[in-house]
Amino acid sequence: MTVDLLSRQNCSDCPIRHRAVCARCSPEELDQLERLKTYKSFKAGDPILWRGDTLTYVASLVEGVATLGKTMEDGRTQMVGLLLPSDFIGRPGRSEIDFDVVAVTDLTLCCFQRKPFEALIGSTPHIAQRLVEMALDELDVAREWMLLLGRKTAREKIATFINMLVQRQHLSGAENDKRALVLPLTQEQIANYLGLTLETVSRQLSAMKKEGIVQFSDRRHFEVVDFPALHMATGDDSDGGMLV
Amino acid sequence: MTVDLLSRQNCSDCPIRHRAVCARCSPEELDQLERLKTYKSFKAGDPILWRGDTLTYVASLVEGVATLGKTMEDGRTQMVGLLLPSDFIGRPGRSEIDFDVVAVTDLTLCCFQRKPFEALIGSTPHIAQRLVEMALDELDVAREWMLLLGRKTAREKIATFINMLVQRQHLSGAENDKRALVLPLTQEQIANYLGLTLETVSRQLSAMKKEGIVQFSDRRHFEVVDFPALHMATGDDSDGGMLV
DNA sequence: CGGAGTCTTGAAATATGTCAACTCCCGTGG
DNA sequence: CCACGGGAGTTGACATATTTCAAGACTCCG
Repeated sequence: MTVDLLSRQNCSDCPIRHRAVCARCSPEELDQLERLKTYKSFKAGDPILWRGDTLTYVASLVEGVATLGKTMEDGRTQMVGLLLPSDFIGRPGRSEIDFDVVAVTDLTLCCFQRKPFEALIGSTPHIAQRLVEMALDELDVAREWMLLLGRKTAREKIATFINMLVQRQHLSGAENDKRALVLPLTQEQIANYLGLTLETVSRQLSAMKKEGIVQFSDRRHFEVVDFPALHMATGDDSDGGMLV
Repeated sequence: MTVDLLSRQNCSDCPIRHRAVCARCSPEELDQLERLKTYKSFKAGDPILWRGDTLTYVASLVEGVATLGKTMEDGRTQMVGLLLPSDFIGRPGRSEIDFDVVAVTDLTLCCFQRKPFEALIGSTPHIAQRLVEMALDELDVAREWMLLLGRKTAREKIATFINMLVQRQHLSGAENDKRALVLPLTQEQIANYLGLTLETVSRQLSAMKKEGIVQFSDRRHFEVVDFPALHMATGDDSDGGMLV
């Protein structure tokens, strides 16, 4: 982990300004946060927090990708969350963390010491509200994932995963071609996210390439060629989500 | 659904007084809630809310058991939550619900019209705090369940489920013999909770009876005979949780 | 007493996991 | 610059846990 003193930037230029925990802050509130914040960088593969760690700071993910994961004693692991830019680490009123947080790409955090941050929450309803809202969104996502893990087939899981990537990357206002998408995880990581083995992930992805649903330019970059087929494959909607 | 005007009871006598959303309320705050509340009863099998419904009221579960479930278009269903007494229905700032809520036993709700309740939250930090705390607990539970659904074997799932029942029933201060436990769900419902088929649930339960881990007096009542073996079977802990 | 819902048990089918070998990259260090 | 090495991905053959299909037994309630 590196404390990156140089790139200290102004909140108003921040790429996640309008989506992160500070989304609804007024300029004055932003000033207060600005005084508290520190940037930290991690390299791909670095552990950020271990299960059971005491949270000395909380943070917004500014850039990069991280995962939340749980591991059983015999090594089986299940990811329980995927953090993309603007996502938050740390919970109101919680000092401990119940899963591992790992950087999967190089990444930058916008960190706040937990104690002063919590003090600030008391006086800044905009932050408190946003924090609750974000936690509830996570709960919805977790429950949707429970349906996926418990009931979907391998193919449906992969399709749902890709669909989720599409939606989250569009949402975050990817400026470039709508179709150019990043696959931030290795197939092993995808497997851990979907409750599969890496071989099954490979086979299903190969099948979807062969069927012309998705197309890869290289290992980490792809586009969706056939959206109706993709949506159909998620199992979410029998008619493939077509409105017409 | 029946509005049960007769059993309107005093909050101070309420069986879930110290665990529900009102747990930390002062006597004055309780008065305000008392004026707002209405009891409603549902019969086993009654739907309480459908996915997509607008929440016109929020509620605490006083008595009985309910499930939160999601169903796919082809009928596959996955439970995403189990509501026991003191659990809450409805979320701060959310007007819609994204899963079905169904009574699995006869049950009683302590209901509040959503709008006045939300107004009350603004002026009653004790309720707001408790609500957030309960939502975060649900998030933790959901993530623990993701590990179960994605990575555990059928036997581990069953053992974990029973273990969860034990803990939640003890927690709620079951006055009677610590070992007398209620199984509030049919095997089909358990299957939907664990991402299994009802046949698999039956087979695994039979096996655990045969092994002398649990013992049933009738369909709905059992006790755990061999706690170490049960805990061992959950897969959570290689040493069976023995402290010695 | 009947009947429906619940549970049990067996046999067969299958999706996914396991094991293993091989290829393809890509970055590193000589 | 090339060779090397290791991580990542692919693919096949085989194993197996769980599902599926099916039949029957139990039990509770009207």
